[in-house]
Amino acid sequence: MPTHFTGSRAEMRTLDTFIKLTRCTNALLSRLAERNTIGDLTYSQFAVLEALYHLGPMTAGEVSQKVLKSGSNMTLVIDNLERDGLVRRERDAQDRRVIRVHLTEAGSHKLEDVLPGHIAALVEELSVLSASEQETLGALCKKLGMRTIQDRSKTK
Amino acid sequence: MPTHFTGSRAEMRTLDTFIKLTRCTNALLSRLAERNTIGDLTYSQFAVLEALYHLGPMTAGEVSQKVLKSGSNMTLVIDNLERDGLVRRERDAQDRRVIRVHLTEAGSHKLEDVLPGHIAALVEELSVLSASEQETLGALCKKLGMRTIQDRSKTK
DNA sequence: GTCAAATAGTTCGATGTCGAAATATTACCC
DNA sequence: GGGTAATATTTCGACATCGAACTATTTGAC
Repeated sequence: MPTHFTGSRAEMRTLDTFIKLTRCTNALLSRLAERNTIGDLTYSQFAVLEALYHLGPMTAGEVSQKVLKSGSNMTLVIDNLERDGLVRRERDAQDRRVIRVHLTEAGSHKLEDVLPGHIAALVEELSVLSASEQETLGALCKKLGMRTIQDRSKTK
Repeated sequence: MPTHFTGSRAEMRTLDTFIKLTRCTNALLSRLAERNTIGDLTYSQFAVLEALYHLGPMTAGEVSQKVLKSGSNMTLVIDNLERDGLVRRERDAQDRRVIRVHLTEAGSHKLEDVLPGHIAALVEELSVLSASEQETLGALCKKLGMRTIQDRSKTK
């Protein structure tokens, strides 16, 4: 996009890398969306169901941490999942501030219905990269994603 | 998220790569958001202003293609930019279906205010990767992301 | 020339997303 | 034990995002 930007060599390289990274991620996600690999679920709903499926019942706050979204957002996503009968809320008896979110039978079945196809689609989409390319990409993304405030490593 | 998923070696590797890619992108974007590098603009608004700044006035449809968002979405983003006096719509005299979007003076100044800081922040964030690592990451992302375009042009 | 198809943009309804404020409950301190 | 701080969740307002339906305009076929 900033094809007409002019800057230092480092700036140009950084922008180029950033654009490719964000476009790649967007393209991959929209390709998966087009394939309709998760049925009538939204990606957010899928992420919540998957977390509950693999990790078991959790509080609303734990779900929001697992899927890296805000608490207020989780309220809505869980509302919609509950409306559709895929999860249920249960108030904790000991600490009545806490809501524990459970998968229903329908929720389990729904996830089991779509998960294999979703993974197959992912494998297919990423098959343009060889195994070692995937590992390299993963390692670089991890390095870039892990960066924290105190990471003052001035590598060039 | 699917930390407890068990599958074939290829499936595990694919999922691992996918998770790292999406988390890396999310982390990078939210770190930039935290830094407040684009002032009171939203990222969508920034993208539209940047496209207009570097490429000149465009129709609403062209803007939506440049920033890879839907037309209906562009209507809202441009509405808000127009409300804030950063762009203006001009109806084409020849073809009255067409709306051309122009940066205003205020819009240009706004972008010039935030762009250098935004680029500096990007350069700093990506500095955890060496120049050659950035190029490798860019190349892998391009390879993975390009597939969508090829597929679309084939199908369409 | 007229009417149907194509095109550009907007409107609408649903969902997602955030941060700030509100609510409810529990924990803590003296 | 009563008041305040901390914690968990929801509510609210704003913006983003999509696809489908709609409006206005132009183009094309006959």
